Amino acid sequence: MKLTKDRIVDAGMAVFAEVGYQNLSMRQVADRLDAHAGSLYYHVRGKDELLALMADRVCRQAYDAGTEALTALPATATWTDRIEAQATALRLSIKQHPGGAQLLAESPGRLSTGALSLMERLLRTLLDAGLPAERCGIAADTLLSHVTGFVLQEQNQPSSPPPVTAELYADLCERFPLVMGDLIPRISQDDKFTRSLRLLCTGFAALS
Amino acid sequence: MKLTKDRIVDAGMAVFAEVGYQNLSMRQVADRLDAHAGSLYYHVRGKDELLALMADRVCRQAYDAGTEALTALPATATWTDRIEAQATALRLSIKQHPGGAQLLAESPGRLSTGALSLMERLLRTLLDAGLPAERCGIAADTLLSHVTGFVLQEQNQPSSPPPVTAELYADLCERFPLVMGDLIPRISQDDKFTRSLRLLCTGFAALS
DNA sequence: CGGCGTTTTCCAACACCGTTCGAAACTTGA
DNA sequence: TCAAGTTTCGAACGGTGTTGGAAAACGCCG
Repeated sequence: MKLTKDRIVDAGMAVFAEVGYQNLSMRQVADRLDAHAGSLYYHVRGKDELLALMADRVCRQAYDAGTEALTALPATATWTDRIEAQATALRLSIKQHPGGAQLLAESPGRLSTGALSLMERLLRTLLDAGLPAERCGIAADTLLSHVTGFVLQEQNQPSSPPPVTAELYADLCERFPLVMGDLIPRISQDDKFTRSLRLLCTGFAALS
Repeated sequence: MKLTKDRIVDAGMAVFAEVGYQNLSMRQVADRLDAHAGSLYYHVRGKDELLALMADRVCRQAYDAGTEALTALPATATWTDRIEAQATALRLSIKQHPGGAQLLAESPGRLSTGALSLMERLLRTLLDAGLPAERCGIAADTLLSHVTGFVLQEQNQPSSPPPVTAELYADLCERFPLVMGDLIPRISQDDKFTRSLRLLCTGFAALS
């Protein structure tokens, strides 16, 4: 079958979902298409462009997931709920691929139409909420970079934390009492995410 | 001269500052030490460990810069000012190296003593400010991931934006009127950063 | 149908990467 | 001085992104 930009991005997304961002290679993408690696370069300028296209697709998926989440919201939902729905949809879309946050982080996001769609809808939500227009830009920007930053640190947490000896543990407790103490609650990442979102939203509202 | 873990990290930081995160290779680090690449592996388990050590060093530099900024603060400074000082010190430290945000983002930050120092001081600042203890953990976490997320998108913005044709520009304005419109003020990244920080801090305060 | 120009694919190669391993070189203690 | 241990070398392996010329497939016109 003929090679196409779209088919290459499709294969790229498939390989991406399987092996993750770090191990994605042109040769694997080509293999999935029964083609040779060099052939990809006729349709794509390089790996960077392929990654950018894939990042755009992730944004598009997140946008679609966001519209679905928004329509499922009851009519009594506040604007905070609407922001929260969009942000969690974006987070889940990124988390579908291992290292997805790195993909979004390393490709310049400003010129992708998918990222622009996300931004546009966020701005509209904030504007409709009655927030002062001159602050909506910063608010939406902060929101987006916060979500990517959050998922980034979420995906990079080692699945199996390295073993700490009792001696080292005691040393850590002494040097970092607040961090090691019970100040940081052992809540789930989901809870932490929604709480940080509410934090942001109340900040937006308080500045009005 | 003899090879050491510290000297290797030093050389890594130097190469890092020159060529950036993407192009940092073991061979270049070895060249700077007049050694061969394989020799590094006697002192370092692999590139991952070297990157982790470098990330820790960046955090340590950011911590030191933060203490300096804090002591320079007048006695009348509010807790928001103290948070702002630490966050901007961290941001500037990361920005000293091209791709520094990626370095911090891709190395699991929880087990680095440098990162723990930053976290600990943030927690203490928030606690001393009188914020409810159970929210300080999330607040500090949000703060850290926000800073890395911000610098990440800041460093990945293409230095020379790709040329947009008039036709494409019109299309973008039609599809994304809010984004393309004057809603997003053309303020500097510095302003955007401090404003987003104030946003977060007012969110922290409002939840008390 | 034959021929031709264009588009697309192959294939081999290049330079670089992280990493490994056995053999050397060096250092240290007896 | 010898032997043991520590550190470095140097070559190699398999992998990567990327390139460019040869070869194939395609569409089109006579």
